[in-house]
Order: sequence, then C-alpha cells, then structure tokens
Amino acid sequence: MRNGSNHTDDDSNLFAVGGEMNLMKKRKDLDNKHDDKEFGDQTSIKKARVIWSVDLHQKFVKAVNRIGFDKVGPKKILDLMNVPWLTRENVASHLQKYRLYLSRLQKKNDQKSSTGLSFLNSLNKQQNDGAIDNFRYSDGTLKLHMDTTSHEVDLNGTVTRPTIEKIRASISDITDPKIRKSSQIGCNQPFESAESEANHTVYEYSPVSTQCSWNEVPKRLLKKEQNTQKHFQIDQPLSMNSNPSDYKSDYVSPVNSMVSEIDTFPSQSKSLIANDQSPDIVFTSSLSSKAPGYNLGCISDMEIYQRNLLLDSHAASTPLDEYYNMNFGMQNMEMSEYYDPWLIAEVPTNLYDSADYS
DNA sequence: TCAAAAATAT
DNA sequence: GATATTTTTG
Repeated sequence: MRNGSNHTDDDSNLFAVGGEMNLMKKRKDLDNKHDDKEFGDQTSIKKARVIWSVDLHQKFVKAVNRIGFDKVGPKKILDLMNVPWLTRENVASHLQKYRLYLSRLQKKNDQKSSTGLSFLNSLNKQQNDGAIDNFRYSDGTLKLHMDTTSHEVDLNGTVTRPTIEKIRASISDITDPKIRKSSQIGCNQPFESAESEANHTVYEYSPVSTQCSWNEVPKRLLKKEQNTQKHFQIDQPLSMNSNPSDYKSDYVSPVNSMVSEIDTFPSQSKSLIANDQSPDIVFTSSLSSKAPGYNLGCISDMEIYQRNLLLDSHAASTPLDEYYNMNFGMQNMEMSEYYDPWLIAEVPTNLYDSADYS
C-alpha cells in the first residue's frame, strides 16, 4: 500500500503535467517502467511488502508464545494475530527468520554456559570491546556495557566489584543537570497511548520505524528491582558479544547482553551539546546498588525504540543510528509501570539461561 | 555496495 | 509447513 497508492498518485500527477515530467522522470524512472508494465492490467499492482513494525512483531511473538513453540505454524499464528491484510506467506517468512534468530540465540547461550571459566575473560574482553565499539557509533554517546556475565559474577560475589565500580565511576562522571533533566523529560512521557496503537501508527514514522529486533523481555523481570537510585540516560544499546563480527547486525539476546548507555561522557562533549539542545535520549535507566546485573537489561530494545520514536519524532539521531539502534542490544529501565503487560511479548522461556535469572 | 528483510520457489 | 533461493530494500 505504501508504494502502491502514493507513488502511483505521484506518477499520474506528473504525467499530467507533462512538460516538467522529464526532470522528475529521471528520478522516478524505475517506478515508471514498473507502472508501464503494470498498468497493462490493473490487477497486478504490486503488493506491498510487509513491514514488520514493532507492533506487528509483538503480535507475532505473542501469538507464537501462545501457541507454543512446538506446535507453532504460520497459519495458527496468522489466526491469532488477527491482522486481516497479512498473509500466511508473510507470516511464514517472518517465522523463518524468527526461528533463525532464536536458534542463533540459543547457540550463543549454549556457548556461553559451556565455556565456564572463560566467561571472566569474556567479561573483560567485552568491556574492552565495548570501549572501542563506543566510537563506532558516531553519535558521540557513551555506552556503558553490562552483560549477564556480570550478573553471574555479581551473584558469585567475587568479581562483582570491578564491574560495579566501573559503572559507578562512569555514572558519577556524568553530572546530573542535563541528564537528569532530559531523563525526566523522557521518562515522564506517556507511552501507553502510542504503544497500544494499531500497526499503522508506526508507519507514520517510517522509514526508520520499521526495523525491529526480536528482543522481547519477560515483564516479571522488570518488576524485581523497582527501587531505583540512579538515573541515567540510555540511547543506543550495543551488543556485548564476545564475538562482535558475528553479531554485527544480529539481534541481541536479552540474556546475553545487556547494555546501558550513558550519554554525556566527558570526552564527548559534542554529544552533550547536542543533547542539550534537543535531548534525543529519552529513557531513563536505573542501577540498583544491590543487584546491578539483575536490574539491567530487562526490556526490549524494540520498545525502547518505539518510545524513542514516539517521544522524539523530530529525532536528533540519524537514520543510520536508528538502524543500528534497533539491531543492538538490550536496555533496561524503570519503565515497567508504563507498560501494558499485554503488549509485551516474551521470548520462550526455555531460551533463557535459567541460571541467569533464577 | 552490501547485508538484512521479505518474497517467492521448491 | 519447512527450507532454499531470489528479489528488494535501506
């Protein structure tokens, strides 16, 4: 529909103008060729490519989880989703991708849990990598990384300190005024209305709104640490994987990687200024002094993304940023209250490493 | 130009 | 319905 109606309208208008057409035609050349062919019979107007918006995907995931992983099939999903214009093929295709994603996810987890001791190494490595990675994102934001590994570590008690302190240090580097301010702004926005909108809503924000990641996080995990103490902004999550290349554009597992990001790192005053003018960071994350690991990373980046969209439609971030934004990471925040639990779909529980959340 | 997403073919 | 392959997109 997107292409269909809009473009053909444009084209026909142009066509009427005639004289000016050539100029425009160059631009629209491709489309016109299409149209020529397609106008032969009205019936063959190319059907729109389905864009799996956040909402749509959430529906999808919800359906999948409802049906149960073993019994799931495109048809059933389609039924449950109850989206009239969607076809079985659409769903099938999406399901294929989804399965692919999940299996990779699982592989990652297995890998991780079987590596045993080496997770310490990977923790360090990851933090280092993170530091480097931070600059891959040219938006000047600092990402603070945290991994479930650190959570495990935390539980063990042993290695907890460094991690936490590292984070704390970073946090305290950030001085409050601006962050606080913009955090608040972001946080106080009402999300619900927008979130519960039908799919179409999202389209209005395209082109950037359409990407999504699979991350879906069990609600209950969010509830565990409600008392939050520090607020800081998060923006772009980043994969924490020890195997970055592999994850370049992967969907990030909620289990595997949790990321918080702190804007306003001293060395990156650039972004400070930018944010000052138009705070593009919208969410607040929280660190509990008790169990940072726990507290981190319990919300889907999709949702974050969605919120970002809604709250910040004039977006300071570039499409590219947005793009990456979607593909990476988990974030956590104290947003639970803002959510309608219904709207949050979950990844099958068996995919979570139970140790991580037990 | 490329990888990821979606469509389509098997 | 699953998976492989192809096309489209950003």
